[in-house]
Amino acid sequence: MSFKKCKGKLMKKNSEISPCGVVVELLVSSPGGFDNIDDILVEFQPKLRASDDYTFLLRELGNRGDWVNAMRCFEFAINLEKRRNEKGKLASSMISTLGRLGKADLAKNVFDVAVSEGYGNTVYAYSALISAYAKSGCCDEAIGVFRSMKDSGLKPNLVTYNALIDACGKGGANYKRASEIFNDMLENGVLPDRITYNSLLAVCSGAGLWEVARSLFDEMVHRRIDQDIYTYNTLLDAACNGGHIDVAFEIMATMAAKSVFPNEVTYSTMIRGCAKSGKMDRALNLFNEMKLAGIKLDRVSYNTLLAIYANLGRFNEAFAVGKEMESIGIKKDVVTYNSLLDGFGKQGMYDKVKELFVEMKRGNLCPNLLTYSALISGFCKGGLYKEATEAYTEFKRQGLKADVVFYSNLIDALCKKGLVESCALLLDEMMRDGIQPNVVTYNSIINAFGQTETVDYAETQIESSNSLTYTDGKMVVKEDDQIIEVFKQLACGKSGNVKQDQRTRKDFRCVLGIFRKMHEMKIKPNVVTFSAILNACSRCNSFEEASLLLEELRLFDNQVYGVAYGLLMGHNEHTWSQALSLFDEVKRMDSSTASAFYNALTDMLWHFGQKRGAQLVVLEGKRREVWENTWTQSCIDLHLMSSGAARAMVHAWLLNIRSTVFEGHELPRLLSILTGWGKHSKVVGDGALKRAIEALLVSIGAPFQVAKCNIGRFVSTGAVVTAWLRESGTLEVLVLQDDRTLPRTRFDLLPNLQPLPL
DNA sequence: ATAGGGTTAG
Repeated sequence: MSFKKCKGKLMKKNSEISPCGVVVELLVSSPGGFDNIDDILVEFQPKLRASDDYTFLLRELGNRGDWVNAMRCFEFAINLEKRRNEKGKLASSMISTLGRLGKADLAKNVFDVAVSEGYGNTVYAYSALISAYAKSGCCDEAIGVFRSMKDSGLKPNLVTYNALIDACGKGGANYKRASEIFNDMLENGVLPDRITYNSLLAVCSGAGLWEVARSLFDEMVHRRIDQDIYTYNTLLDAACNGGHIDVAFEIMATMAAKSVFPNEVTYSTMIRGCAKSGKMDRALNLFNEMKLAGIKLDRVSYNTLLAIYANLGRFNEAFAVGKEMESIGIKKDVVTYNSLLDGFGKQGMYDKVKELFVEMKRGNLCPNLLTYSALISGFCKGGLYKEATEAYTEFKRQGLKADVVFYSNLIDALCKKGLVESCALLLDEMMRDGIQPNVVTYNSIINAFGQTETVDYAETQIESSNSLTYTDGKMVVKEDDQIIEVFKQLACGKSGNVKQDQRTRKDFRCVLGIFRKMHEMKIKPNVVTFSAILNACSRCNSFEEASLLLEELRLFDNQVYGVAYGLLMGHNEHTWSQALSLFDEVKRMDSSTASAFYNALTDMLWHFGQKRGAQLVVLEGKRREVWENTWTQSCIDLHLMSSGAARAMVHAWLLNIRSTVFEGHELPRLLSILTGWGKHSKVVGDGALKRAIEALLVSIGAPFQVAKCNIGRFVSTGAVVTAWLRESGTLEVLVLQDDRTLPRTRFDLLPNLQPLPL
């Protein structure tokens, strides 16, 4: 009999346990694997005849993650089997088992041997290898296999195409490639099915192509291809990734009517979507909903929830989730610890970070790239360069290799400390290491300009003597490792010995060098790049410096430049209509990207005295709901705004309630201005925004006071504010003016103007 | 052959 038919159940036949049952029982009773699988195989060899039996065994071993014994079993069976196509079946099965376990290299070895021995040249073997590469995110390799398959005269089938499209979605999704494969498939008369579309949807989700995903979904309906839970979950993921959380909720609500019921994957996708767009209450509501619907939380759901709390710094709740998870028998894993390490690191609780790292290792969990990345960038943020060096050295010792995210994260951490020069060094190092920086890497550095945090260098120096001894005495430091060099220098406080203005000038040159590199490397800038440039402008002390940056903006994107420059010089109708179409584009981004752009643009305008222009931008942002519920008659919420945007907004709000007063209406009894706790300040709890607003209120004589119970809130009564608004001088201080104005005609020439003439 | 979790810029 064949194993295939008993599907892992113990079966008795003629009061004797079948071969299937025996081996399955052996598998079950040796969860740690076998030392003597060869003996068992020899013993059972007479009973295991068909290659189907061995295939079943391979799959069972694969399900247990035991690829070592699976390989032995495969070798054993392949030597026994004489028929070529049976050998071929075994090979395909082995390749797919290895592929599922992420062992693409081993799969390739098996494949190569099978081909050279003359039994591997089958569609199944090729498809299995493509799928193995897909799982490991090796799209190029998968396509290479596909080509050689065609070259050797084999015809790809539906499974081959589906696996190949799947490969395009992993490791930097590439929709262009996927659609080329899709077309190739159609041309070769292979009809796409549900899985083809599901895989295409996954590519869209990974590539951030929400509109395309939606039209593919419609196409599916049109072609009468059923949608299953994979389809919906992938579609929801695409919507969430595109920042369309409301649309995602709408789609989720339609699922039940199609008899596709949300499962734990649906919920964790949605929860992550909510969390990503800052809607924590909705995220937590979904967890309750999930429990009410009787859907059990699994490992991923728990880790998702825990990560949300850890990221918010709500550690008691994070630990409670961890406890609950362990109480139902799911042990904390590397993902759990990475979230915790990252959360504590972000809050500057480094003792806790160290403690957790020890605990993690005690639990026999193996730290990975992300673990070390969280540790190292966390320590850097706190100026703990000795610890950062230690963690980095250990990381190297484990044989782990840095990637672009690792470097970007580290560069960002150093940039936030104002160490722009060190970052430029690391940028060179990563390129020498064969890692290509991406737009995120560059944006971090641009954004760093002028953000020089005040670092106490004296203190750093004292500490450095210890760390140097430590570094020299105890560690094996590779001479040419730039990261260690940078940490060493930082620990010595070398970069802090230059004077502030000298350093700013150096930083400025570094940033200009970054732009040059971006052009050389053909890195496409994005909205964040534009926001970063505008923010850098706001930190320039002179118009001349800012004009150099704006020139870079012009080279990147003439439209954004036209708007920024036009508003800076005193806008007119032409600039404004350009601005409106730019705002239309920005509105398509997710909400935090959009608000960051408005914040940056307004800050820049305010900084250079174009206050009326700043206010126009802010009011347009309000109209388009860039910031959530900005104002009512009684309350204005500024906590998502930059200081320039917030100040422009306060003027607009006061003017608004002033007209209420002059129309003869009464103001609410209590008026509040919320500044939050300084979301835009670098130090938690340091209310840069609050201070800016306080200064503004004082300067215009607005009668507001800090609330007793909330230091982030200014309050006043309707009566007091009414009296002040009625004073003769009030209107004048409220109405904003631009320092520069341009004639309101002939402005179609504007975009062709040269950079700021000053 | 298909779905969700931990990392980067604002």
